[in-house]
Amino acid sequence: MCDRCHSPHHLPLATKASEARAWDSPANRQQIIWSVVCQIPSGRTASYGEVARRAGVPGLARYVGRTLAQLPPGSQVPWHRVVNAQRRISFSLDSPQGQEQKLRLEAEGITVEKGRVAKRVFEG
DNA sequence: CTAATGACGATTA
DNA sequence: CTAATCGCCATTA
Repeated sequence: MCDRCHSPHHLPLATKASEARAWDSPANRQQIIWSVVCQIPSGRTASYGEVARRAGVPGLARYVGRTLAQLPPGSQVPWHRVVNAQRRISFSLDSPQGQEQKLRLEAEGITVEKGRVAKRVFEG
């Protein structure tokens, strides 16, 4: 069990046979997605859609966002490294969460300009 | 039951 | 570049 992402780390993601079983429980979906986010290296970002693809559920970007919103307070999961496909922070920049995300990214050396991160650090 | 609503995305105008 | 549309899916009203 990974104390950072609240899930068994490096899950053997989805050989199609086991995939259906892994996704049958909401708790498992949570774990898989959090685990994937945990694997985004510091100083880089990934889109919601990319996280969904790596989790074995292409097209469910929206679901990823919903799941990140369910992270327990004080979680070590690097949720701030997830931005949208336009490389923009999905929160309003005025919002506390938008500010928080910007600060966290900058703390990793990622400059955020107009709510946008550089192409260099972005994995689609 | 339907309708609206998101930490979304691809396409089109 | 922005904005609108449609598809996506779970939750909520």
